Amino acid sequence: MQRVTIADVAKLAGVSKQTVSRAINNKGDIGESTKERVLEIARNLGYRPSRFARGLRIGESVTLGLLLFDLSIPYYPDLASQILQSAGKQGWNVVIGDAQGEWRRELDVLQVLARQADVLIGQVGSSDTVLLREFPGLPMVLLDHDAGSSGFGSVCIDFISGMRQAVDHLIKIGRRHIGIIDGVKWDRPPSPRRIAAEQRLREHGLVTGDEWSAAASPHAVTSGEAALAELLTRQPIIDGVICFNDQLAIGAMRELKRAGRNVPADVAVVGFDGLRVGGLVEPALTSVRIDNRQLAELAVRDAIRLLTVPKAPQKESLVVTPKLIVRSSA
Amino acid sequence: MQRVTIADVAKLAGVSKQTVSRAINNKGDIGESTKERVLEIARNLGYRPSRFARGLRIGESVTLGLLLFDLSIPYYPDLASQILQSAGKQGWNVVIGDAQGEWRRELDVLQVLARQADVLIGQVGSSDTVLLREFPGLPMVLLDHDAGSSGFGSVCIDFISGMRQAVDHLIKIGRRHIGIIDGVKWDRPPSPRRIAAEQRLREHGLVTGDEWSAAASPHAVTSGEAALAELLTRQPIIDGVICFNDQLAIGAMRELKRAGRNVPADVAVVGFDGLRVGGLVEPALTSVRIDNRQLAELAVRDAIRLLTVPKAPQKESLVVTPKLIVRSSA
DNA sequence: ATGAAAGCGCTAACAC
DNA sequence: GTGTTAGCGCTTTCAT
Repeated sequence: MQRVTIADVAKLAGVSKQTVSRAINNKGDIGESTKERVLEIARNLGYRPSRFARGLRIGESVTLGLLLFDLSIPYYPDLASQILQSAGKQGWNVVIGDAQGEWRRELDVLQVLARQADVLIGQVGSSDTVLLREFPGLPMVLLDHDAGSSGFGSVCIDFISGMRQAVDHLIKIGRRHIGIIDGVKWDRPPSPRRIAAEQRLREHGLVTGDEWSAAASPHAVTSGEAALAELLTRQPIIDGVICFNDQLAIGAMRELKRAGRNVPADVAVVGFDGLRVGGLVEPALTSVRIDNRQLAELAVRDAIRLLTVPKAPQKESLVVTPKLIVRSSA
Repeated sequence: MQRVTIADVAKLAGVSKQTVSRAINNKGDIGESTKERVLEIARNLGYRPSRFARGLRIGESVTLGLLLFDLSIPYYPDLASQILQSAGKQGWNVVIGDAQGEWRRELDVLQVLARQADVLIGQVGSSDTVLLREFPGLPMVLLDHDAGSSGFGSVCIDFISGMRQAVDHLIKIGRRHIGIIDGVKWDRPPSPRRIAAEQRLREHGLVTGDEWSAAASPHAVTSGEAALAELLTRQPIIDGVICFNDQLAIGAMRELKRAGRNVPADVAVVGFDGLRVGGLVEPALTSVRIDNRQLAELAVRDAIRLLTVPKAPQKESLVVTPKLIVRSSA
């Protein structure tokens, strides 16, 4: 790819490489006419400076690798946007890797990012054992990862608090028969979100368990619809639903309406994430909003720490506390 | 940032740089025990190979710079996702620059990207004159840009066809009083979308012009609401609205409902872009869908051309034809 | 199995 | 204003 070098331009222009460099970079100490001529020749040759050589020389510039599960899923663009912004404030470049919605692609994508970036941030599915083995020494900030921080940076989301707010809201508007639609990654284990919600429900003396919940693939509205249908069959009495995220919540609302239930009068729905799209559906979706701006700030700050203090000293884990936004209730 | 080098590791391990290199890169011709020891030391030192030095040596690897106007606007994530995918197929890395919704940031962002990338793709607001001056020799593929291709790559969207489909649909379902909500960048000029729509409306013998259109800031639902209110005041008889994009269309629908009009029975709304969110609102939004997958494929292919044939030979402009998707009508 | 030397393309420092 | 020298950190010969 990188064929024509500064030397080629210099030779053709009959000047030294240094002069070409000056022309290209708009430095001083160069005659206007020489500059023009050199630039002209460079243009003709299709010369582009090698960013590697330049980077090697200059030596500055941090590149952040951002791993996303799927940019086409509504949650990630906002996260990415905020990370881009926070990283930009540091003058960092950002390379993005997208697993395109398939966890099995994750390691490949990480492999690519690892070669390009100085530090990584991402919502990573792999265990820290795997990460440690595959990417020894690579500074990484894990978002919402259950790993005991083994030298990794980490920012977590306080699901306990988030779900407490969700449950309390439903209780407050008089709901007593509350179902859960959980989003599950590889099928089996209940998510931390579900666990947190159930815990709070029990604190209110309500019944929880498999009879009151349905599992769904987390990123499809349709699977939210299916999950709600399932829930409705098992517990027709239901008057409130807490969902793993907004996608599923929107699906649940759709299915409820299709089933002739009034939302939120008959059945109130609460989502999680606080996506903007929740404000556009009918009725507007109440949700527990994750502050991605704050998440991004913390993640980047932690990335800075990893870069600054390679021998990670230890740290208290960073936590983002989501906040309920009531867009429509009762 | 890049402090500890291969030489440091070598010295501390009492071996040569090459041996370290072999260990790091899992090459053969190295004793198992040496390898372990070297890796251990590298880990302790927090050594990370310089991607610049490596890149300079290896010399492969293409990096694509993607300029986005605003990743937090619903249109761009899908575009970005598709570009990421197309670029990934070529084994390219992608750095993303985001202007965060401000055109005036564009040049700065481009400046950053230009130093990182071998070729750029983006929906660029600046004129080709400016681009040529600021980034001489940088291969760029402009999306939906009105520039006479001055050596730039380019992929356009066929608004004529798209708006023909939109207008014809409204006509077909019996609408004869059709307004336009236009999205405008810096205020003044009617967008190509509006022009295309008006042209087709006139071909159907309908009245067009400023009396039948309202301008809105393109990326805010609320400005769609305001624009519709304005339209409704001027033309209460209105029974169809064509919008610059889906955001504005969703705003228009909201305002129509608020004004007591039935959508689509009283007033039918057509959007542009074909965002997925259009399928979630009530009623589902009929829209002219841009195939971002195809757009991305063409853009990347054109980027390849620019990289392969530096002296751009000439080209027919690449065009994506959007397609009407009727999600709810009459 | 390991080391020495060369050089990728560029720019900072210093001559001239 | 322009050229020369040196070297960024790495990998690729080629010796040993």
